[in-house]
Amino acid sequence: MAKRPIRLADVAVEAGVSHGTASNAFSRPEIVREEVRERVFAAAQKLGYAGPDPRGRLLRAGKVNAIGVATAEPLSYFFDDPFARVVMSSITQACDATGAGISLVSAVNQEQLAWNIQSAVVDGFIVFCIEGGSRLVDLTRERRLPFVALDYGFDDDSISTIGVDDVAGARMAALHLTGLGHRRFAVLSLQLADVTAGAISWVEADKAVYAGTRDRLRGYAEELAAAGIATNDIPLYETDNDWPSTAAGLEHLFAAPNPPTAILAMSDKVALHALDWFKARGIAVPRDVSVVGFDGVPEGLVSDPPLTTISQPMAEMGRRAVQTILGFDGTNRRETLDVALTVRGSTAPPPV
Amino acid sequence: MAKRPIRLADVAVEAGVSHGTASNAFSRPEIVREEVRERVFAAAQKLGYAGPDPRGRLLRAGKVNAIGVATAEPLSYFFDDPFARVVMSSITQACDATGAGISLVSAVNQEQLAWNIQSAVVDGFIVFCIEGGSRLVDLTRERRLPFVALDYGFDDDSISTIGVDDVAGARMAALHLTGLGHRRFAVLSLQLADVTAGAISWVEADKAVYAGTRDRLRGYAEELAAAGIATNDIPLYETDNDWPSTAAGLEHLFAAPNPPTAILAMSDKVALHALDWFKARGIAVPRDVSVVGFDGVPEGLVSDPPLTTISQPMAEMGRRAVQTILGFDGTNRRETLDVALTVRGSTAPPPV
DNA sequence: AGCATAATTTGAATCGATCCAAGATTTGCG
DNA sequence: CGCAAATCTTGGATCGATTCAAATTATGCT
Repeated sequence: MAKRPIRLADVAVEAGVSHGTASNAFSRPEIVREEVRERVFAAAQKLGYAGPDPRGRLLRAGKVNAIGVATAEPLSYFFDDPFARVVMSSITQACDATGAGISLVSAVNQEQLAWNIQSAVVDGFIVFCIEGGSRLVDLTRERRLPFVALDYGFDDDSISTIGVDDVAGARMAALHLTGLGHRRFAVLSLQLADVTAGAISWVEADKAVYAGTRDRLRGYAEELAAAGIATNDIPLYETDNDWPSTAAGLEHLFAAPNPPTAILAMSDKVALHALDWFKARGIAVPRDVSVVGFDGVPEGLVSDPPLTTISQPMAEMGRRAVQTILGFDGTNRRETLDVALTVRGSTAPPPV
Repeated sequence: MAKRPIRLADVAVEAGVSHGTASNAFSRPEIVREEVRERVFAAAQKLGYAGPDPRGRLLRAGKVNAIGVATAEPLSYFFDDPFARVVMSSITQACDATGAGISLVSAVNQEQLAWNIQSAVVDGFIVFCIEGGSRLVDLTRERRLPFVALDYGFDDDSISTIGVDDVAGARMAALHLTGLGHRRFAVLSLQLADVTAGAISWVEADKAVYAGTRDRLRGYAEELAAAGIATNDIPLYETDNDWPSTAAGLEHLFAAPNPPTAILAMSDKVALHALDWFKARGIAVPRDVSVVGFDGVPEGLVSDPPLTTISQPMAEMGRRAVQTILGFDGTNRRETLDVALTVRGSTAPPPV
């Protein structure tokens, strides 16, 4: 009397037809004579059949019609992180348009992550590369499914990627500030490599393992040099993209005799933390010091003051990512999208 | 020379072992002699085998280790709607803790929705009931998997649900306002049934099809009556939970000779729209009129003024939903959680 | 009725793995 | 060296459906 789940075969027997017919009644009802179809449905009803099990179907069918979105962060990252949310929103819109579903796959635990990636039933992956991106990308590559990495921080042209023009973005940020008349800068960097170092030199910067970080630093340096500012005089502080390291960086920078009037922050998160730090210190932004972020997250709209930043085309990135998976043709696409300067309230000419 | 995908069987042949052994090499490596295991891996490598296909495994295994989250809205609802986001965040946290994955399943198109639900490879469903909840619940029920409906608006005890004590919440809102001294109220309701009617009577209200709406209305009525306010004198306006209908409702209410000093809004969304409408009209909140919302979405924290509201325990709802699915024991749970009054800046004593 | 044609139904093969009882090898030890 | 115990390997059964060529039944027409 064990309640073994009902299979299509059971229904077929009950209805007195072959499995082939029973299957057709469900998945191609039009080719089964009405009377028989009714009989099959009645049998299903009587037995409490839940309908064809997708697992069986999937095995036969090939296409899953779902795309996996992976990251090495906790799953809640997708709903808590502003950047992720905006990109996910556009990914889901693109999926809606084509009827594809979404599987969220992630885990902080390495082993669990590997397992989750290996067992995700999807047609392809979109990979959010935060930290540990390379490990995640390797895992995904193993599946030999179409996949695309978003903002992948390494030079690797064996995979599809969608990124932004970091050099150009950084130049825009610097140009905006030099245009306003600033001459004393400081850079709040993201990580150059796996370990965070605090205050660093431009020589190290140029050798950064993470390509995104390196390119942004290069952009800043180039543009500042073009404005006749000696790059080596510009203090550089590497943060962990969080509050403690940002605060530590600012302590360090503003302890110096001639503090900067302009901060180039390499992420909005760092920039927003900087705004908080300045407010706590009674330093007025943008009167005393200007801040430019990088990313363009929605939070920057409602901060006090609203954040001037370099906006990534997040919606476009999501859209293209879905296109890349759904329209995969066997070749790797490497797209570099343009960023734009968004001027809001955190920048102004330097104090006189 | 067609590039047929490599199967485990191919690898077994190449390595000169049985498929049983090849399978073990991957899924229970410890029981295979090292030398043989290496041979199998080498063969896999050589053939470009992507690892055991999860579809095959799934069919055999039973458990999927993923839970489906369904709604009849577009997929992007999960990332755009504040209520959904908070609940999803806690759902994902609970999933992370147990290593379960998440599949987002949805579609506005009815047919597509049905198909997506039928073919989702999951162990159970959490259903977000917005509108058309009953259709969605029926579809889900068909799968005969564990599932739980969030804020399901109907009386139906054949399924598991997680909801809040709407009557108590509404009473709290009303009590807060009567305690402040208000005597002239108006209610901005959500839908009573499938069609929206605009201004309605309390007699109709008591017969609302949507149980959530009905209970909140009852709560308001009870508490107001307890304060000696004649319920029938209180204007009631049914909105669509959007801007146009909210604005229309307020036009209507404030065109009356003796406009209310307190608005009971049945959702934060409506309440927030009301705040906008008052601002546009130059009516000061809370000086001229007080507003109490219902839901407790994060937006209410940053509105101007911050919204006084009845907070639903969104995180708790998410957590319990996951528990209900993962620990399903064959019985339906019907949980009603408590709500709490959150006093912020949109309420004050009435003008003298 | 007789026959060609169209509409249905059948049943075996297949999708890609895992599991397990039984058989084959190794190892340990007197 | 021989035998029991321990360790590996094997191959068939199974998970739950879909598919398709072949067989069967129905329909149309003279």
